[in-house]
Amino acid sequence: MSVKPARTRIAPSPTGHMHLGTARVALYDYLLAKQTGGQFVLRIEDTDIKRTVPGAEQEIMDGLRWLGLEYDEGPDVGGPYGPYRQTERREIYQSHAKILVDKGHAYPCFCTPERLDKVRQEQMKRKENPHYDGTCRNLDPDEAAKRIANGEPYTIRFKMPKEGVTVAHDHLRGDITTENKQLNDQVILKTDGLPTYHLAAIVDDHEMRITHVMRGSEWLGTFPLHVNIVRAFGWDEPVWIHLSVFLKPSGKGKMSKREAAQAMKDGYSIFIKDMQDLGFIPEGVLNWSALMGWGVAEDDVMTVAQMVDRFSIDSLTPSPAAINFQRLDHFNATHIRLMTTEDLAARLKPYFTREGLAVKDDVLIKIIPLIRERLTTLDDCISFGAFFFKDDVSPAPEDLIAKGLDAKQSAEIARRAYEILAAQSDISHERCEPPLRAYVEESGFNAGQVFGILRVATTGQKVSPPLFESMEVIGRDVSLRRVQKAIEILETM
RNA sequence: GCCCCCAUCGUCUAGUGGACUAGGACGCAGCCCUUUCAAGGCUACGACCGGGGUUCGAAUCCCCGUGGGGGCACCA
Repeated sequence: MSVKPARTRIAPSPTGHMHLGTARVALYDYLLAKQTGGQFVLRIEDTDIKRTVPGAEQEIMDGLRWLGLEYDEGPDVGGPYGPYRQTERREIYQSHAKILVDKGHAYPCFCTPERLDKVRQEQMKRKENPHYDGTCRNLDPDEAAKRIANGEPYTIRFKMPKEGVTVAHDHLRGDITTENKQLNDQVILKTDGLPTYHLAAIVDDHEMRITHVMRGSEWLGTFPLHVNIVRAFGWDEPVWIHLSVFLKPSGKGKMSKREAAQAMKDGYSIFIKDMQDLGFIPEGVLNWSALMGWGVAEDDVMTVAQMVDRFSIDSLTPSPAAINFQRLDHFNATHIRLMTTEDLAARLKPYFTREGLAVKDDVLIKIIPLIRERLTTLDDCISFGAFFFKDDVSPAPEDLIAKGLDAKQSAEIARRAYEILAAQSDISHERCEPPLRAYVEESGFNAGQVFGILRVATTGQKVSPPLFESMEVIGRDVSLRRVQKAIEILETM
């Protein structure tokens, strides 16, 4: 079966941090493009200069690359349909706005923001729908031209049909019918000469040969406007796919600032940059977000390559999805376990370094099998493995006392363990475990007590990777030194 | 207020008129394994929003409620 290559685009505005919603749409765009042998395009929608924040565009590009969603065309890689930044396409929009005016589908409007605001407030007072009152809709063209020539500021508004209905087709919801009288004459070109989203996106999607437009369902409200603009130009429509929105974990409403702050307190975030810092991996984030809005029957642990194979716009779901961070943990941990030792080592290294630990590569490789299945996020490596890279550990004295025993008994155990370990020619776990177990048998203490003291002594913590394997990595000298120190602590208690 | 969209376990979802005793995953609970914490294995709990139709037959189609979400800017 041969399919037509799809051209898809992610079109974020650089107005803040790149978030999960953008990542998911980008993923679907990427999957469709790759599956069909088409292209995935990045377009920056920066037409609102006031809201543009410095660095946001870079964060989007970095975020996409971190996720592994390499775009085929974009501001920093170029492409045949550039430029890919809307502020650099000003003339294109202006000429297209003129086409619409000439065809009678749009008109200049001289209403001031102040007047518009007043009209809106009066309408609300009268319990009417806020809408443009049409003052400039039927202005005499000659008069309009004269006012423009006089330098009067103006916008261009799209002339919506007054009667009948607009039927717009969404791939997930079917035909959506809206009465035209509900529609408004929206501004498509602003006083500053830049377009609003409505014009810019439609023109660019056409100029850039986009075949499938995937976007959030918050665009459903202006969907009829958009198809009217496309039709006014006489262009073919792309396949429109309005994706479900993400709801906050409670399922009650969209993620808010407040909610985002709460997530951060719990060690989660909806911002891609944060997720990286928190130790989430692209595989986990992608797999997790892919499944919110895409119905996969079974085997839902997938690599991106597998997603490319299995993806279908037909199996996307239209209903809103509540964010579930516990599921993110699950997918993140699962993909960590799927990684090769070398790959995981390379990805863990920065997290150790970030903590100021001097990482020895040979040690790092050795500890991977010990900590891998204990990691939910990459930065968990600190709590499980920092002691491997420290000269010394500082166990809490009370932790050195085994359950049900006192300091004196614990010190006795530590001394015997020291002797046993010191008597071994090497500290491999094969060599050390049998005599220590024998000691457990003959001493009458239980394994938890004996090994617990050793664990705290050698790792400095009550929860750690497997004891004997850990000591083997730490080495004979360091292990003995740490046990010796524990004995001293216990003897002074 | 008006418009639009959505509706299966707590959550993400499978299901496209009979194969449904409604499947999977996360979480949760229990058990096994076990030197800690995990991982792994097994088991349990757990849903078709309500009411009307259509049909021999409805989770699946239609209508009306209800609930939830989104939108009504010279923002995207």
